[in-house]
Amino acid sequence: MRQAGDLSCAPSIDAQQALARAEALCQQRGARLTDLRRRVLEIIWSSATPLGAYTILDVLRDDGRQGAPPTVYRALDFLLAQGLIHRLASLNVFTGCRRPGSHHSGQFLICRDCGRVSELSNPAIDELLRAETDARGFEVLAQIVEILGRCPDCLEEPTRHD
Amino acid sequence: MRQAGDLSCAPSIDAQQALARAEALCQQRGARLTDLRRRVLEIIWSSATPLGAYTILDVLRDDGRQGAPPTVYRALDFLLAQGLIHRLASLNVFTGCRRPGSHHSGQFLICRDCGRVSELSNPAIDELLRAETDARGFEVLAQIVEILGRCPDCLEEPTRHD
DNA sequence: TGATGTTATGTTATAGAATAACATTTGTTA
DNA sequence: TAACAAATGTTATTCTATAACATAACATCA
Repeated sequence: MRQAGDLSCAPSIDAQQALARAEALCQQRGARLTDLRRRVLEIIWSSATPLGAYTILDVLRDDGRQGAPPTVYRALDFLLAQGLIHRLASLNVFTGCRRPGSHHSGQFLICRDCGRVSELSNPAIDELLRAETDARGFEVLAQIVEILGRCPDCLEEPTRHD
Repeated sequence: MRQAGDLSCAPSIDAQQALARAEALCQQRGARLTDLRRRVLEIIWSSATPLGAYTILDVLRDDGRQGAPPTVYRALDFLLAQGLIHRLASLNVFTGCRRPGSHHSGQFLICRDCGRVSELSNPAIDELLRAETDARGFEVLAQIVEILGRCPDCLEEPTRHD
């Protein structure tokens, strides 16, 4: 896949850094980042674009590992619970969290053309949503903000405008 | 299912009104609101909570109609294209649009306990998101804002707090 | 150390959501 | 009525996710 500029406003964190950070966080928390879970996190971080569960399963099998769908989904559930990855509901895919440690819902810009995802973190948006839910007496458990569109790089490439 | 207060800030629109409005809009546009499409819209509006495609299919079959998944999905695609319903990506369900006519993305509060959905329309949220995307040169094609939580009515019922 | 309980993973089967591909019917227009 | 376009019927398949139960790994303590 062609290269695209980094869509994230945060400094790019590569797989190595993400794994190290995950190790540290899990140790702090007494959560067990097992081989399988670490490998799934690594697979996710090694991809330029979010991955579906079955794609991750394929990679695990390429590793020579045994595995069925529950294998992957359980690892994903763990990583989600630890706030190490996000699930993009609009695409049924998973992407590494750029701000692990703070369990946040995140706000995402998803490019339809190159598939890359930018994770925003605009407190004003959170505050507005919070004001709306507070005013209604609605208790928030999870929050999904996903914007599908075309990133600046892909907008420059007319051939990709299908 | 137990009754819950209206979560929507807009006046409650019942199925009859929604159908009449859909008729008018489709006529204006030269879009064909066929028997099947009208019936699917009616099924959606007749439910207090959003419905999945296969639930709608079951109702169609109870009607004595023939049908397979594509039957439903094609009708849903039409209704989505006309802005008469919304799809909630986090639950894979469909709900009637309270503001048909203006093709908007909508913002939704979804109660985990009673399943009811409130459609917000806070321009400030849209503006903030727009500012973010504009600043990044990101072209928006679709926007998803869904908040999962517990509505005021369900918060009053401790037995439901599982 | 070994018994016990807990957590994680393996395994099989199935449920749930969505679409591909092609056939048939219905509606519209010439 | 012929011809075309739009809508629906039909069969099969793909993709996403979980249920249920078996086994293995790890931890704790007598």
